[in-house]
Amino acid sequence: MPTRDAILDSATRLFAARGLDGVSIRDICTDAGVNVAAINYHFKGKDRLYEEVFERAYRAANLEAMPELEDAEGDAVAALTAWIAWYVKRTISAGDDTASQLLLREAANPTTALEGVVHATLHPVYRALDEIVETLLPEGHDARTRKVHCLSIIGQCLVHRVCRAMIERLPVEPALGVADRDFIASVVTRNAISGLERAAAETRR
Amino acid sequence: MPTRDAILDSATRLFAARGLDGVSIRDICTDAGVNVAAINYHFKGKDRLYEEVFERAYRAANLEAMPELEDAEGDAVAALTAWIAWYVKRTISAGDDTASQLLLREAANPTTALEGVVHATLHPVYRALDEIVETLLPEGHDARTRKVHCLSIIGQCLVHRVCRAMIERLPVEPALGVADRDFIASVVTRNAISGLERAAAETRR
DNA sequence: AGCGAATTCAAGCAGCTGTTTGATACGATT
DNA sequence: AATCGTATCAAACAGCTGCTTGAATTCGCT
Repeated sequence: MPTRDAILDSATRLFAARGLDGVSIRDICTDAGVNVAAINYHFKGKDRLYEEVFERAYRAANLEAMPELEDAEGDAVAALTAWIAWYVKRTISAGDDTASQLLLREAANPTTALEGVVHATLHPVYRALDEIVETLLPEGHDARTRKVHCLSIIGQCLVHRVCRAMIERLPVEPALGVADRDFIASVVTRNAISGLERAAAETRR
Repeated sequence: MPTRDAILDSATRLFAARGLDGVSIRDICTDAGVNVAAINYHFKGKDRLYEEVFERAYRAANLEAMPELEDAEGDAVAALTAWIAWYVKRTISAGDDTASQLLLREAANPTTALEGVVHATLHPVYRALDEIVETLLPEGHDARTRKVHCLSIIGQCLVHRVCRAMIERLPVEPALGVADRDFIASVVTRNAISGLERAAAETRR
């Protein structure tokens, strides 16, 4: 279905760049070189098209699989290092940025499509981190502690993408880019591990 | 000017809830109980109204001043603790959330109003953190290290607000709320301080 | 009370929105 | 070659968009 795919491609690019309300179906159809009625024929309306665009974009972005988390049993520190490196890499992306851009829009303006993506795509990623963090905390720690630590790690990675618009406008040198991904990952890893170690020490006491 | 203020109040609430494109000037005027022409009379159009709403909302939200950063000279750790506690408190707010909601929309969809708010409001907040972090890092550290550490701290706080839509949909207990602000601040502080100490130790070596 | 400026108002503008329609073209199966 | 379901098309639909107009009203001032 060349028409259907052309619509999906154009819609993905335009929705990511200008948002659901910022793009008309005529914009999409002109860009895709198809008739306006095609959207209501192949999909069932603009909203349904957006849902499919969002889910498809995020599923595609997650095809680059997570590092095998079985490592966590052997060396949890190595597993955490690998997870953070992977997450920073996927967050501070050099090329295709549409998936994270769409997700950022969902953060500010959640639609019905968000629920499905969270369960299908975001939750497994979180779970992988959660299991690693669990082994790094002492036994008997409470769930709240673990959750805050997981979100702290995620936050340190995401801030570079989520706050990009603000950071770019901040007169602070140097500008951080894809070349700094390894460095950022190392700092986040060090913050996370030293923080977890100290949390473990305080709990034990 | 009761009409002008009524428009600003309604517009602030509606723009925060549904975004610039999600609200029509008729929505605002109906809510404010004024004529549609009032917006173009008192402001010069919808876009100009939005700019004023955004700048005003963020200026108002920052009236609760930052903790005095002069403390940084004496006890940098205490200053950092105070800064993080303040920032977490302002990020995970119990009541009025319009300012951060508007800023989150700007992150996903920057407008011309963002530049001004970053310089007038966000930059001073960043600078205060930056100066504290500077004293906690060894002399001669490079600017990139300091920037990443600052953003890591900010990210750990912001994630709870920015990713709220996703976190709420994540089947992970317990749900974190305003009651957990102190705990979150303590974890972030511990992560930050232990990470900075370790970074300092590695640089010295 | 009377004047002039500031403000409010109902009505209407052209342009865009998502969606529908009925006709037309296509492409495989009989 | 006739048939049928699929796909594409131009045209039009009603409703909403931001904004303007010109008249009516209100207000502060002398």
